[in-house]
Amino acid sequence: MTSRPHPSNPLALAVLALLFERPMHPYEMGVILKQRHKEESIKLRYGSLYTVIELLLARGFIAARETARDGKRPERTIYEITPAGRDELHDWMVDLVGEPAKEYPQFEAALCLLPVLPPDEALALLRQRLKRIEQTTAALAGEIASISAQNFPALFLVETEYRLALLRAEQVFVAELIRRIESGWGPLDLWRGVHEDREATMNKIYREFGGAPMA
Amino acid sequence: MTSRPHPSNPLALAVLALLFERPMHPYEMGVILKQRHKEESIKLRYGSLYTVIELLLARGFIAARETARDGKRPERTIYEITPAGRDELHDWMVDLVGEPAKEYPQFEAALCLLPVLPPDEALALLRQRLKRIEQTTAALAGEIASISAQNFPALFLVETEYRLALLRAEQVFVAELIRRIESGWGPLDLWRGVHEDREATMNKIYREFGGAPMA
DNA sequence: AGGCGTATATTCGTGCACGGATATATAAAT
DNA sequence: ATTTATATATCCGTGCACGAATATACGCCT
Repeated sequence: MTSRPHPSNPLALAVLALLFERPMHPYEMGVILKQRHKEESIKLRYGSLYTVIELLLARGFIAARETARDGKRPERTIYEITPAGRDELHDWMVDLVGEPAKEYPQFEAALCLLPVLPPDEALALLRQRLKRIEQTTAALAGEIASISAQNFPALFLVETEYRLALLRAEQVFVAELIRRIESGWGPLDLWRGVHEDREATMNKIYREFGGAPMA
Repeated sequence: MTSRPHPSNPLALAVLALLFERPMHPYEMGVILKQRHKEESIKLRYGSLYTVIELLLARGFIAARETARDGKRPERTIYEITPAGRDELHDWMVDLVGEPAKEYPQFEAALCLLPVLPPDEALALLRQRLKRIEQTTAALAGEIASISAQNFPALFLVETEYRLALLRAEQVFVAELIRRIESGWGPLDLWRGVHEDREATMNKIYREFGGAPMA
């Protein structure tokens, strides 16, 4: 049942969804994604857009319907979704909604290596991050409120609410982390030790706990 | 002050951090990343590892120290970090910790296009997702508890706590979303309308609200 | 002694992502 | 009337990500 893997670029999913609505040409897809603010949730690069359309074409998920020319502007090719494309759109959505995908946020990577920064510097940077996050959450919450006030259907805002929920969780986490570091978390003497003799300290830590304290 | 952009692959950051500890060869870096469970937070592909080392070498952030051969096994090149590399490691960490980076989680993309699924199906899938998340959060929380119980220093677990915090936020969000849909959220008749006449309904929604209800 | 799974260690080819170039049309500004 | 900026529309080259291939060594079972 599980066929070939889906295209790797989520922009391809957006293309399928738009062509599911009606046939259109690539540039128009870009414009609509922007108008509807889907750009915030699905990375849009015009270069990738055309690459992705080539890929969907090769896989038989979309087809060129007509090639129009308006005066001397570049040709526009109008695409439409195929039955196979409709299936792919559906299966892909099922996978994405039904199963959490393993992802690698950059901040998680940074936290992973946090000991390479001296504790005082880390603290200052975390405070800065917290400020930015607070600004962003406030702005996002404001936008959501003002749009809801206009009776815009919530169904078309879920992704923004999701983003806000995650951002707030990060805000709480960072605030808590700051608080903990301020009260000697780490523990701090060990953290400082890493900076006095990095290799020895790291060895000690991971040797003492068998190298793999997980599981 | 802000020099050339950092390498795009966070694995390069991990390489710098490891070589900051002591010189070593690529394969060993992979092994250590696995032992320390950093693999969960920083995507490790051996193919990418060698690519990334090539890149760091070209940028002058690391240098080949010696090339050893053990019997007839393939040659191993041992690398060390350069002063420029130490600077890069530091600057990169400053950027990552200090400023939230715009990212594009797949689930957010899916939520963006949620209307393409009929409400009943979406509901079933969200319930399935919730179950998976509950399992994962329970497992993660257990691991953290057992490791802390062994007195393993919290400093080397932050990234896991962060992951857990975000996962829990998603769990709450999904649970809430399910509850809302169950009680007619969407609104449901509009959502069903999208499936009876997709184009007309979409046009109506975005025309009524000026196409851009944000901001 | 022979076979087989696993660990060691790296290279290569393919395919995708994206910045930037290209070219024309239209609206605004001077 | 002429420059300037912005919108329309697509293409291409470079560089990066990763799966798969390669090759040797070692421990274990029979």
